[in-house]
Amino acid sequence: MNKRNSQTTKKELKFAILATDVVLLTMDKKVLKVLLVETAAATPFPKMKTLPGGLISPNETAEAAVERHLAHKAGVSGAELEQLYTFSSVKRDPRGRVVSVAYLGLRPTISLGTKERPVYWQDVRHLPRLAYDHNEIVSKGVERLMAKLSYTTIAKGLLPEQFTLSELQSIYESILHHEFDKRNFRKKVLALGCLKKLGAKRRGEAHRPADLYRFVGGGSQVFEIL
Amino acid sequence: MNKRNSQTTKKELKFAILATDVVLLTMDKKVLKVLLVETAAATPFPKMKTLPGGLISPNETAEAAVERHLAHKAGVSGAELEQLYTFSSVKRDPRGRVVSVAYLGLRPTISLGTKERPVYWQDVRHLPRLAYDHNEIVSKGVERLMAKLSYTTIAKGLLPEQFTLSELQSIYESILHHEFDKRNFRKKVLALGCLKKLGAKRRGEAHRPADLYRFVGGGSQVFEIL
DNA sequence: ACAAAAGTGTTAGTGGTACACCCATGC
DNA sequence: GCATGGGTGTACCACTAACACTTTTGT
Repeated sequence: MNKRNSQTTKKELKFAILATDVVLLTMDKKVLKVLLVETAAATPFPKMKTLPGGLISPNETAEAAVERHLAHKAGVSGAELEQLYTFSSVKRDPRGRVVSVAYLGLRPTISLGTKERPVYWQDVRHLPRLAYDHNEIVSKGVERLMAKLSYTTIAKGLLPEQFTLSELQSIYESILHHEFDKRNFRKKVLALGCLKKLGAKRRGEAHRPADLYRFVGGGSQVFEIL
Repeated sequence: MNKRNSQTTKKELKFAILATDVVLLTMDKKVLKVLLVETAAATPFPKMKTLPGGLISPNETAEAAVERHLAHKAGVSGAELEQLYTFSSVKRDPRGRVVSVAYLGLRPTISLGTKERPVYWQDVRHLPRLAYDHNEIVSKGVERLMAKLSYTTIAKGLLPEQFTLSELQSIYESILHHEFDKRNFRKKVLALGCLKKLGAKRRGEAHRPADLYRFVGGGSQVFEIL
């Protein structure tokens, strides 16, 4: 274990392929959806769908690789990204050892598809069997989102710059599968002090216009628990 | 991006060395300590200390590699382990690209050292400069522990099978740097229903003997937040 | 007998939960 | 004018936080 750094053995140490996969989530009319792409024809999972992702280059970080692949494969940029988990099962990929650093990404609204590469937004509650261990990765991403809704402003990543309190509440209810009382919900989130009421209102719908809000501060903030 | 899987290019994809590092924490008399080992002589950080860790083999998972290195380098087995974060900065290791899947490990008591390889338990509040980006990894580990104390039974990993409520409280106070009221603390943790009072008491100290408890159920449990 | 930590209840305040009606708009 | 979601206040309950003394042991 000491003199393993000679030039000869060094090459053998480079046995693994490093990849990333992204669980990119968005809300589409009260349904949480994940972005999927078609597998390339020459893979061990023909016709199946996969998470967008790909290899990490020698001179880029995992996060940079995620951003690059999201842009190339799905035309998506500017998503809120956080590292999710690293999947290192030996048999993940039948072709050989591939370790994947998975990320969770959130997008305000579904900006569907691109030129040639087709993309799909699938309801996370009704997923088909995905290639590799990607069903497992999606589960982990959804779990993370559910957990973080409780104590952070992670919902920010799923909302446009300006939004109504009903839209925010709808995100919580749809993802957590739990209804909240409107008045109590408003009291609670406003008491956190992370929302700013804008003068404007959302008009154009067949009911009273709703006040618009935005999150103050960047990123997702964490609140006290104990 | 499509036909990259031919035999010729496949070799070039294996550019990275995959490693693991462990932030192994324990409590030593109200001080949170991390396990460090000496760097091997031929590394770019001579005389500095590092986290225990090492390469991931082609046919083992990251978690298996952590367990193997912990056993070999520090004689430690049976620690509670959870994946912490994957560090993929391009320049982490001056010798070349090394991506490290870091783990957080907890041990009940300090079982110090082994035969030849010396190990050190260092107060996490007063760490020297460590090799590589290991100071950053330790910080992330301590943050994770602090956060999880609030909503899980992660403290279980730092305690022996049987323990007193004062010992449990001391862990919370030492790690969170915050004192709790004894009566309120007891009420709260007992109300969670995850502790079982044993008949026995801890004797032999110059004061009234304390009731012994143990955690019910395995692993670390999560509690409701919202 | 003394030192040292263990164990135990009550109160006041705060935050959570449950609940029903009027408002502003588009059609 | 009617249908649709938007916006608001109060009362009760549960949990949290503050607080002091007696008990049991070892020396």
